[in-house]
Amino acid sequence: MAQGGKHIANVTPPEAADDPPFDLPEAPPREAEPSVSARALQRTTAHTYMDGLNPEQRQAVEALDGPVLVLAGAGTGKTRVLTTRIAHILASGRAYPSQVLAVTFTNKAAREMKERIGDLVGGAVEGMPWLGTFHSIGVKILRRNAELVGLSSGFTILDTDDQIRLMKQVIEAEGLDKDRWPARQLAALIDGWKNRGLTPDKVPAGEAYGFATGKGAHLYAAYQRRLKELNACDFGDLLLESLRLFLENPDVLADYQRRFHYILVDEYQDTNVVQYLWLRLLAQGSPNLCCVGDDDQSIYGWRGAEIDNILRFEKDFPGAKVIRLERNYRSTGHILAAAAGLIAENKGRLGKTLFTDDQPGAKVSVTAVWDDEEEARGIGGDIEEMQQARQSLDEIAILVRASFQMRAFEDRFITLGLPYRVIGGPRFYERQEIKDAIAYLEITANPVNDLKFERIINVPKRGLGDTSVKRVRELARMRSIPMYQAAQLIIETEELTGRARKSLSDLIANFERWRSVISHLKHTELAELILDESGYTAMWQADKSPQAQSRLENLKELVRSMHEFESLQGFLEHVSLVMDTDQAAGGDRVSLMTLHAAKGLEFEVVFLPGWEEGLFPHQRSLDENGQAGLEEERRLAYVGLTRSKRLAKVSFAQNRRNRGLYQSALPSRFVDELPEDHVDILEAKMPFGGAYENFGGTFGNSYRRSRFDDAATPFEASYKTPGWQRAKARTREGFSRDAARKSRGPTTIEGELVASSTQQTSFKPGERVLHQKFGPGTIAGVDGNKLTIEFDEAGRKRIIDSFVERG
DNA sequence: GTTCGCTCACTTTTT
DNA sequence: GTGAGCGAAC
Repeated sequence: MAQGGKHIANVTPPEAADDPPFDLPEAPPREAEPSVSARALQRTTAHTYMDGLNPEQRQAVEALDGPVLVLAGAGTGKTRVLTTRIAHILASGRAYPSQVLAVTFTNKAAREMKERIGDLVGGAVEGMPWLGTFHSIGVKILRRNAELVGLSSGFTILDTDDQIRLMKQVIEAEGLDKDRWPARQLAALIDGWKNRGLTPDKVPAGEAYGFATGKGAHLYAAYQRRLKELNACDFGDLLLESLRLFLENPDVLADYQRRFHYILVDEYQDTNVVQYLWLRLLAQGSPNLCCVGDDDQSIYGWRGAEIDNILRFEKDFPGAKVIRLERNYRSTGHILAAAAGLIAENKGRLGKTLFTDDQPGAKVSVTAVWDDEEEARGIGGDIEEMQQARQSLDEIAILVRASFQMRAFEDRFITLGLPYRVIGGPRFYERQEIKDAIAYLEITANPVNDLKFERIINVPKRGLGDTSVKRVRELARMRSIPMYQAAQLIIETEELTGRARKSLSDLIANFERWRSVISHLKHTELAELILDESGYTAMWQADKSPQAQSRLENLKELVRSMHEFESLQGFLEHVSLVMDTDQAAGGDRVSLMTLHAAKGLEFEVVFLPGWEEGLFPHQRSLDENGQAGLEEERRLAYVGLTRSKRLAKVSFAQNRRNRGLYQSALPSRFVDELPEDHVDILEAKMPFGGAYENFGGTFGNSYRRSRFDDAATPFEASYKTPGWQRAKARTREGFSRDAARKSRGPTTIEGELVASSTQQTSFKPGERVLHQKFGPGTIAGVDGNKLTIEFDEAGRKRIIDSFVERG
């Protein structure tokens, strides 16, 4: 990526001239060094890489010509197929490594693929320059052709923080009230537009109303202008701008089309509109497009993923071959059957039936508990028993719908002294101290990054407040120079007061000194020097808050992680895109994470707590996306169940403390959708025996009373007892039909309500409406059949049109 | 320029 | 109930 700039004039990549003859299987590598393809060829004779594939997998590997959709169910060997297919392409001499485009969503997936191809082909895969995430490939293409989209090849990539800081400035520059129109919201809006491939001029008028009374699109345009001035891109631009590059420069597009003979896409069900358009353009060059995915595991609709992309594949790519991988190598029979029964309730799916030759194993267990605390106690107890039975904790996971659920478990595990790890939380490079440290390093290496400079200009506090910063910024904009340079000028003048002037000139002097030693100091030593001399380390040492210690640890870890890189430059280039560190390490521990974070992982034992209406499926998902939202939630449940190899344990609480408030809850409809033949109803354990008797009467609420009154003790409820039978009946008829219609609107009614951006509503911005739960409000924006409504009481919400009436 | 206290929101999250 | 973020007071 670093040398990208040198390629600007030379759009044609050198390797393109060396395209191997397409139909000669044994196209010889021309280079002297043993290339990946050469090593792959050596392996061909041994045929090791195809060993052990089942017939469908083999078919997916060998179907090299034309469009192919591999529908790979959970645990059916998806990654194996992808990597083997690449190995096969290389080994059969069909293409050079540089002619294969392979895209993933996460760095982790890309890394894994590289490793596994390396294993198959026998060596590291330096020769696969186009295997990476959508974003990293977008950057690569953009850097080579930056001038064509108004950037220069050294453009910086903004992270979310920078993005928001910049948007705040844009909002203020437009003379808008930054409190009434929060930058976060604008960022989300613009992100959404970018995901859908919309440049500022293409934003539909109705949606632009949603922000700052119609100024949404205008702000978007202003923001894009500022980005160009700063020679910067946000994440969305990496794709949208490379799409624009292709559309506006047919010669560049044609060049890449010629280059990529084979295109492979992982997790196709997660692609958004831009990614789809981008792929479709590239695939026009070579029809050898292979998309691997599972429509049943599409759980990222809320961040722009279009499940339609995968559902439409055969229409988009006529003559496409569809291969289903249905043999599951992960879970035992009952778990698989329970998951299959659940997902069968979804309408919008291509349809697959997973099967296994494994044992039926244990049924999925369902447990009703009193509240979230008891749930945590129960699961904690179960885990301790398993631990005594020598079950490795690494193979146990608790998968929750929302992160606030984690708290109860963490509290409990801490009391029990049970080792656990939280996966997914704020990632290493997202932490404040890490971002600050990186900003220091960045400014030292590259003083033109204004947003990074603003980030640390007054961190630690050195008396440079808003007014001083504003002066510097204004001078920078007036002269069209970076703020760092403006700061250098301003300290020579009387612009700033004595104190501010002194500390700014000290800061600049520091940076100058650090920069002067870049070349003769090891980059890790330089980092330590900077963190010390800037007073940054001292700032946290002086901090007496409980997190300060771990922040210092993180800083040490940062320096440690820099050892892997050659130079400061090399390190900085990686952090802008490759923002993850391994979280898995650290001894035998129970894993705690959200269902979303669990996708792609597997565990022997999986606990699935919190299966309650309103939490899972989440109320907001239902409100905002209707039937489509419900189906996505159901897929999430399916993902949860299919993570489990041997034991899946579902539970739901009858009461949950949500936001300080103790509220009664009904079992999730998903509980009842699990096929009974594959489910075991367990009784909750009663660690405090008699104490529980009280709950029935004293603390009972109307729901609970009516459901469990008749049972001798509340927790003997099982499918067999009358109490449970009635509860179930109530859940099905009483709640799902009537109550649902009354209290939540018609979400659950079969299949009519689908959120869609194509379906237009008759509502217009400015109209007054009435919602059953949120009361009266005014429509602020329209997006298909989704309305953004400013409720008089409840604030701003996004709601499907059929949930409100004119009022 | 810093600190205190109030208000607000609170599903999921990668790059 | 809790934490973050912002405005007003020091």
